[in-house]
Amino acid sequence: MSQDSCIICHFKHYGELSENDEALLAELEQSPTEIKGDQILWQEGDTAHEFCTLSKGWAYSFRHMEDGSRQILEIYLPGDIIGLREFAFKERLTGVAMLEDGVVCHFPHRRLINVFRESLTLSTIFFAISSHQQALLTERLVNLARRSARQRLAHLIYEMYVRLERTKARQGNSIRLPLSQQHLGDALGLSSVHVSRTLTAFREEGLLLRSRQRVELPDPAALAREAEFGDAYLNDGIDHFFHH
Amino acid sequence: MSQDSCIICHFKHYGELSENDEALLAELEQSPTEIKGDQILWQEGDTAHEFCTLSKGWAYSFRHMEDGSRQILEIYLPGDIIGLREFAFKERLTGVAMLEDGVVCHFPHRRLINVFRESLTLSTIFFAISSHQQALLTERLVNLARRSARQRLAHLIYEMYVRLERTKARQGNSIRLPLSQQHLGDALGLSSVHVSRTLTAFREEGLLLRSRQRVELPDPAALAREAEFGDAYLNDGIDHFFHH
DNA sequence: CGAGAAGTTGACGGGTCTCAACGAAAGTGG
DNA sequence: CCACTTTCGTTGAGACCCGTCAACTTCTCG
Repeated sequence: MSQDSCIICHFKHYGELSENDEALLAELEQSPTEIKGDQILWQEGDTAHEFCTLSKGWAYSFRHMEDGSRQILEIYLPGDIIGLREFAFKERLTGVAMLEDGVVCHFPHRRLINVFRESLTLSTIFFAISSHQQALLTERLVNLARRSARQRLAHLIYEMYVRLERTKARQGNSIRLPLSQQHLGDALGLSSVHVSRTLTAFREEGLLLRSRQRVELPDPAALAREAEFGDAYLNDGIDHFFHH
Repeated sequence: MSQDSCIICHFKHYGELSENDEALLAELEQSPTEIKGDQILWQEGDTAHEFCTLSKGWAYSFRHMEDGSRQILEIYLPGDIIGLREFAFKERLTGVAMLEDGVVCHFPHRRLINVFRESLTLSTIFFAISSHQQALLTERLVNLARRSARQRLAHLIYEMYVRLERTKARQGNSIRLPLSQQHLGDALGLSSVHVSRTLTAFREEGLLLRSRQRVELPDPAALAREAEFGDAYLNDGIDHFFHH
């Protein structure tokens, strides 16, 4: 394999992989499927028997509410695994849709069990990834429950800024953010109107500059302060398991 | 083993356990520790190298905010595993405290890896439990982001009502709920004052009766409707893995 | 019985929502 | 390349839900 895929790269972040491990992982990425932006991978209530790896493009999971509004739960970047939540369930608990054109690979739940049988290292990393996703959710929950609109917005943007740094998809202090203000509102529990107001306020204060699909952070540290951002939940480290 | 512990009972819910599996699980419950109500198991920032099984009493995880307020993230019942979230981290991301006197058993992260090595069934179930906890968090997030104070409160109470049914800790339409209104507010992102008002409203409408540590649901279905409660996230089922 | 915690109630203020109209940008077909 | 359409973003006015503060009452437990 000349070039590591997003997933293998993601896993290597947690620890050393043997030849066999890499082969097992590669098996999970056998059937890459091109998928258009705005397309839906699955809906709430669909039967759940497979995971997805996202190799290209952004995606998000969501939930429709009875009043017609929508809550966005997580935003997935290339390299992420989608659908871990439903491993213990027969049905999807949330829908998942693309934010732009991309590529995904499906693999059935049973294949994961096969991985459990074959590789202790991969079992551990899968568990770590699941626990990491839980940490992301936790932080999002705190953000929604306890912070003002300004802080929520600042927090989400800054989180993306940090996550994109990890995947080397950042240029200077500017990131690509393929989310409409409606998306932002749906993710933050705010109306798109208020997102607009808050963004203009940030622009006037020089905290954030937005143009088309890009966001520039003139002073990232100031934005982090505004958000009361604590980055512990992004600083994982399980490598100590593999070093003694 | 004459009497199954909470944990073994919890695991059996997901699938058949071999003799060896039960023995492995029992190993995780070697050192039961009595612990007083209001006592803190750990604080945010403490080093994380072990899980906890809760065998008796209720507990909760929380996060202190800069403004002095507090967010409660999850409520743990006997049989739950605490600290899964931090498997991939060096530090605790949230504090954990008891709601009443109880008993917990600590076991180090490395012991889990040992379980991964020894039992495919247990690996699968551990992963399922982690994914189940993620589902609980997801639902809580939706609740906080999108619902009114009335719905949030109704939702939390009804969730407890259902979870307690599973653990057979329910008497008729009445449950024990060892949470103060302050606790409820901290869990729901509401002020304790507003929790009080909402509870009185529910009482006047005959939706909910609260006395000391008990809550009675005269009409559970009505409460579920008020909460727009969808129970999919509590109806797990991975047993199909073990049946073919 | 006394003290402290927990819960209740009222008045007031503020952050965010809704509705609505308008403007800007982006995609579409001729 | 232009008119058209549609989505997306901006701005204002008014309303509402819930937070804060504060006083008071009720429980709980030593």
